[in-house]
Amino acid sequence: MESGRIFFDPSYNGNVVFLGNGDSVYRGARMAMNMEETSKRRPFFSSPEELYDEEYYDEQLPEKKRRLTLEQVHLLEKSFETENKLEPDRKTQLAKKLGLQPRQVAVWFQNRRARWKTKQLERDYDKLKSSYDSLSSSYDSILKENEKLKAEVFSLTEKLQGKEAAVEKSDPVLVDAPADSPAQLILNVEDRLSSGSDGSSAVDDQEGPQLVDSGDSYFPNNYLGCVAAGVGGIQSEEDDGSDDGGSYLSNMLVVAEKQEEEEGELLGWHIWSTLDN
DNA sequence: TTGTGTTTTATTGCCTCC
DNA sequence: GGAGGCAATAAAACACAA
Repeated sequence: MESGRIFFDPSYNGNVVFLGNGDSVYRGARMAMNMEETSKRRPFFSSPEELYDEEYYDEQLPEKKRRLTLEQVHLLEKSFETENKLEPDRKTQLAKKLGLQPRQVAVWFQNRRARWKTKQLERDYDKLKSSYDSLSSSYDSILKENEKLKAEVFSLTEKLQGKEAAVEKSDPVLVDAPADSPAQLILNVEDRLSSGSDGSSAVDDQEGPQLVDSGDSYFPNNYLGCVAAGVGGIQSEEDDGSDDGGSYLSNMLVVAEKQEEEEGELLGWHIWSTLDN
């Protein structure tokens, strides 16, 4: 506390008021003048009427910090709910009504705003945290789903490669096909399917006719290239009997089908990029 | 009763606005 | 330059466990 000119102001709750170097007249520190007198302190939560009791102040001064009564706080709270800023008129009226100094009312509002701000920060923090937790958990489940799909693609790819080897062994025509042309492999299979060749073929038995259509190839060249290069397992999804109903891969095929009509060029890329992610 | 943590009241210094 | 708001802080009052 800084030093300054001390005087007694009976209207200020009987406190000693200090005229210091503050920004305004009542911006001073209260001084505890004679601590012995504090033993005669007035009880807390005294009524506003008591606060105006001059006889009381004559005997009890100086005072220490004093809490407001429940009624005073209640009224201040109600006023704060209406408007948390205090215009001069309202401040004066409230002060009169409560038997307080306008400065006390202003200070109460200031402290109340600070408390409100703290609570608000806590609320905001809680909101952000629960939002983060929720996002974090969906992110985790998406990651898991991604891993699962990758594993699925891997196993289907392996199966397809096994079938390719089987077809090569049983069909000499395919042996003559260029080794770097997996698309040719599938086209040959398609031919076999459409010509009604022996139904003992593994492909014929298990591949869904909805994907390897009879007649002209279902797949555009680029798409076939992609499939033969490793994603062809799409067809084999049903091999496992795993019926995820409307599965990710099946849905993709629907998308692919639509896109094929529009621009076959992009199809392969689409499938690849979707699977890769 | 006492030590300790929390809440409330009040002050101080700085800043912005008019 | 005065008035008022805000952040930081002090200090009294209060709550509560040991």
